[in-house]
Amino acid sequence: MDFDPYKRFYAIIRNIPRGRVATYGQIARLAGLPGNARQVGYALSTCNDRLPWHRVVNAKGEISSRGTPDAVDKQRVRLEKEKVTFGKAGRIRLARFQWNPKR
DNA sequence: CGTCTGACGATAT
DNA sequence: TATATCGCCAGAC
Repeated sequence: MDFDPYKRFYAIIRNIPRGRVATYGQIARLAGLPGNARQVGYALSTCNDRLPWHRVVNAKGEISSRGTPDAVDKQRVRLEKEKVTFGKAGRIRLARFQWNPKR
């Protein structure tokens, strides 16, 4: 089994602290797979109710839609509950809320 | 093996 | 900041 990239993604996502968000590209990079940002989102869509998927957003600090706007709204509410504020355009200020894995 | 699709990213304008 | 275009990789057909 070696290294299952997907599993690696999940582990990283689980490490995202409360009140912080991470981008798909960032996760892919941390997993050692730069450029696989799409795969990260793909892995999440597979079915992972156990991970804080709501803390994963795209590089613009926006919640990526997956054809179910309802879930997007839910994610937003959940993030706001963790003190993550959204801008007027519905975007998060990554400069302030992006998770810094280094610590 | 070629083609299309997708919870993305970076760059150019 | 918004839109357009290209690049990226894996999976489905």
